[in-house]
Amino acid sequence: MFSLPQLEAFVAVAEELHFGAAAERLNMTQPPLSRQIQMLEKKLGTQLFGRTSRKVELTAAGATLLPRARQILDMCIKTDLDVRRVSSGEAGAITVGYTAIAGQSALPVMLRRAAEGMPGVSFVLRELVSTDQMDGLVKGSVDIGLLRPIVARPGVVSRPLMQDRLVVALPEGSSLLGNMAAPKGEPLPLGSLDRLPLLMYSTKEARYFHDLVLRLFASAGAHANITQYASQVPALLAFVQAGLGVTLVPASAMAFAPAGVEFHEIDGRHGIQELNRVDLELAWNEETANPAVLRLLRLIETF
Amino acid sequence: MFSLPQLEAFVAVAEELHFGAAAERLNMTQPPLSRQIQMLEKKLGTQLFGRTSRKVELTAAGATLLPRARQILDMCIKTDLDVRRVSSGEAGAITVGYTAIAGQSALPVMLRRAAEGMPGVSFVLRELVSTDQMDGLVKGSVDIGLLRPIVARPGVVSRPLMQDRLVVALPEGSSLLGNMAAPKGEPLPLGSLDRLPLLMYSTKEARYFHDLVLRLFASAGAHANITQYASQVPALLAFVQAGLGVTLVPASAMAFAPAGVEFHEIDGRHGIQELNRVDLELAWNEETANPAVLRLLRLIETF
DNA sequence: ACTCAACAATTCAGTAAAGGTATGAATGTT
DNA sequence: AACATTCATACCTTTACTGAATTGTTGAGT
Repeated sequence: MFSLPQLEAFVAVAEELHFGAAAERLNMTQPPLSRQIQMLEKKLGTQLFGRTSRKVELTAAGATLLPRARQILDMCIKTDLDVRRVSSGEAGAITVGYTAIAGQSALPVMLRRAAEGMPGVSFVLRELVSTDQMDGLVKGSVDIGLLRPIVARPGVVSRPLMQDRLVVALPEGSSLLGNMAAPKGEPLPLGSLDRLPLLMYSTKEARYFHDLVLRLFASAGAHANITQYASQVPALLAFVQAGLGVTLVPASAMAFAPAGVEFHEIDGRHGIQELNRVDLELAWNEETANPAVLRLLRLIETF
Repeated sequence: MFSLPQLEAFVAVAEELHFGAAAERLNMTQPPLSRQIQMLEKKLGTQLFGRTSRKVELTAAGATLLPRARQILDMCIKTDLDVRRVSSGEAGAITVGYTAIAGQSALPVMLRRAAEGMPGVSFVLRELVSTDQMDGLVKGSVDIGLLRPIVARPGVVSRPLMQDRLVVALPEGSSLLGNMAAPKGEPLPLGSLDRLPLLMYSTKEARYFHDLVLRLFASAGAHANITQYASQVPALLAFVQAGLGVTLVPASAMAFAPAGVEFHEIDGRHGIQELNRVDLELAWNEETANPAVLRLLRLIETF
């Protein structure tokens, strides 16, 4: 196969149609340039120039090679630049894992600011539960995770990003609460949910919420009568909408609740207020080699 | 700038993710391969692989480089093949110069056979009068000429391709001939055209026809009463159609005559038959370096 | 905790390739 | 006919690549 310096030499001679002038342009002397062209011709098995001691002209094969040689050289230069830009973090791609709820709250904010502060960097979005994000962060298939504070795997570090609280979700106008019903929008003590059919987070994919709900119920002295498990907030809200029971969801999930669900703050007395705290964390692999990720982390520090 | 062997080395390592295996695939030993990758990384100013003694993985910069490196290498291979194909005449382009009349007779035949016999070769068509074709053949801007037997310039050689004859073109139903009129389609002695308004080929661009017409008139003892000059047959026929006079055109031009023009063979007695001969030649530059042209010439020899 | 196996990096010597200088050969020009 | 121009060749020096042997490091197994 020919070499890139040979292609450069060829293009220079083809444009100048003069070995001496081409050699000068290439910052070399004429004899080695002649030899390079001869080598190239030998490798391609054909004459590229018709040359006498008075005139140099392209052959048909040379005319075929010229535009292609230019294209190859251009692509090499562009590739060089692209790799440098990616390695400096100026360009690149970041895969973001996020929970369904973060997709409605923290993610859009982060993307908006990143689009301003780091143009040229593109984002690949993957909605994943926290544990799957953690796996992805270890394997490298996820660069940045927006997830719940679950136990971190080795090499993955995180920092708090947002706090939220749980609110009660009820079927609208339901009689589930009986005489303990509260006017729409009023805070509700968790005791009102005692023994009511509770739509619960699954222990595996949504252990963080599962444990938090149980802690809140225990703290309020209420019994959790779990009738159904689901791992995603939208699925739980769909059950509520169907009148199958009540559940607790992050306040930010109210924004995408279906019709037919009403929400109540949780009455914060008796120490419930301190327990009712949902954290969202930003997590990344400590050893990430993606410069765009490092740049994004620095950018996030500023807000 | 990086080199092609470095890109090959990079692609091999990126695909194998193992220096030893990649080295084997490249038919080399592992140490120089490691050095090639190091050189490439140095030239690009960034790590392309994250490597420990147990594991090799692509960095973001490496992942950016991989598809581009493949593309560059593919393009090099394709370029190599294309140049070889052009140099063998298997592919390529041939610029054909042709006169307006040849464009209706010899050219379509030649193109049809060439398309069968030399697929992969494309043709660039340029309608030119014979003298311009001759210039083009010398300069190299025309590879093959379909032209009249004019005086050849040095380096240009030719061979007869087709013979034709001149026929008389008259305005249909004209009274120009007076009592010498012949029934449509009947041969006409040139004497009938004595002193009639004659639409003539220009001396410069169509000297061959100009001289031939004058020879025919002289041989028939008729006086050529030239009233108009033109260099192209279609222009002369338009004048005839307008009733401005008579002219002589190659018989093959009858195929694209406008309505309102009638044709008569020239009466061949008194030695006119031998003079009335229009040659079309195939001409090319003896030193052409275009392999496709050489192949076409060989192909033409066969029919 | 120690040894072993795997694997990339380093060292060193030999060789192939690229560049430079001087010169030759061919072809128009004065 | 002498000269200028220009590409090709010969020869030498420097650079860069290659392979063999070796080292260093890191998981895995006992």
